[in-house]
Amino acid sequence: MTVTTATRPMRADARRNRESILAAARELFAASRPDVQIDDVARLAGVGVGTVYRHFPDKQALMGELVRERFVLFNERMRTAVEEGEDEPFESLAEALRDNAASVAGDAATRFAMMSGGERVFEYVGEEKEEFLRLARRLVLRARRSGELNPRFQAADIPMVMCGVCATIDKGGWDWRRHLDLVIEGMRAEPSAPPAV
Amino acid sequence: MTVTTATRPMRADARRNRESILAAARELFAASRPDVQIDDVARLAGVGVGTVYRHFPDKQALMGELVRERFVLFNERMRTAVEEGEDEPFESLAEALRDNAASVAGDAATRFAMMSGGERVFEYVGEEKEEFLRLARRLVLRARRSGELNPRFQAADIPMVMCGVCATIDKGGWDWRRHLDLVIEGMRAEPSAPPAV
DNA sequence: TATCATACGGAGTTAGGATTCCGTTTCCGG
DNA sequence: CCGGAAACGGAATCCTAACTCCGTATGATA
Repeated sequence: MTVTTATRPMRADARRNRESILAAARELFAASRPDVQIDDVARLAGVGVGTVYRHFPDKQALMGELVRERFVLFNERMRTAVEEGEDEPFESLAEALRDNAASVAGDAATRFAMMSGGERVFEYVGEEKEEFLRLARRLVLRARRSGELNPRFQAADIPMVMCGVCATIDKGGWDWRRHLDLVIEGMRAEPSAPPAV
Repeated sequence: MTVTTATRPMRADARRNRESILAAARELFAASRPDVQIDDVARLAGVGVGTVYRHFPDKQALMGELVRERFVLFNERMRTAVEEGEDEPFESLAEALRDNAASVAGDAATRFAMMSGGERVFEYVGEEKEEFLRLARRLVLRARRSGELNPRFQAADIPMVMCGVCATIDKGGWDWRRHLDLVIEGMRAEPSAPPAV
């Protein structure tokens, strides 16, 4: 149960600064590796380091929030797939994966968290991560029933695969779409099992 | 062309120490993440830090040597596959990949180099890396000719895939063999193309 | 075994960054 | 328009490693 700290209002400037900080962090993490420095975030956000620390206890927390926001996007995409992919179960799953990978391609913070980032970062994403897995399970189940998905593939494999693709993106110089396509090919049911349409 | 610095002899104790250092580094990197410290390596090797730096200009160089040695093992395995897998082209390639992945599972230094590690580390592996790609090309070509390999799969995809699996291993908590199997499944030729045996 | 080029040890230096501290400034309710 | 709680700014502090330096020890050669 995530504590929904019922902090009342929040001064206007504070709210504004919090947003600036997140925006700056997003921008810096978008291109660079996770070695973005708090001082840079502060500068770009137009605030002092102290202010960053007022809003986020430490760097991990800041990254955590970025990751959480990313997961919100993931989940929106997954939900769309659930709602609109009834007639193409496998393809809708695959497309959701492709889109999410593309989305993470511009977000080093999330990539880092997904790979080497300690569990710490994910502490701030608990709820969204759960929801993600829930949606993943639905998509996987449906695709499996359609007979197009390799029955051994599990919803929990999705984060693992995403982690792998993240590494590829991070390293740069490779065509990660190729990597993802390969994996998606591997997810397909073997021809032996005729689709039970 | 790697410079084969024709340094003559090398004092006996020096040679011995160099080995101790490498052994210690291997041991420490085997379990831990790449945050192993030079001081720890020195202590375990029973030498002073200065000695480590006498043998390796910097940390990258030390890791580089570890990676190089790992690649030598990779190559031995690949060579075996080339020599003994004539009748099972696809399987021999797949098995070589599995074995190499297992081998890298106990070597954080190489994992690191393969993923986030800067190019620096690979500077020391030039020759072995070339050889690796050469062997990979042979295996891929042969498997492709047999019709069992997806014709779109290229030898250069192997490092990419390995990188992905490394990330999975590194993150821990996942069954990377599963990941690799998935990828290998994706490498298989689609049923449409009947094996041209 | 004397000589000295090689090697060694490890305290000390340096540098990059995260995090803290506290005097000052800015909101907001009354 | 006031008082004080809530926020700010950013210089200073602390830490964590990598790496350097130089006096000492040791293997190899004549």
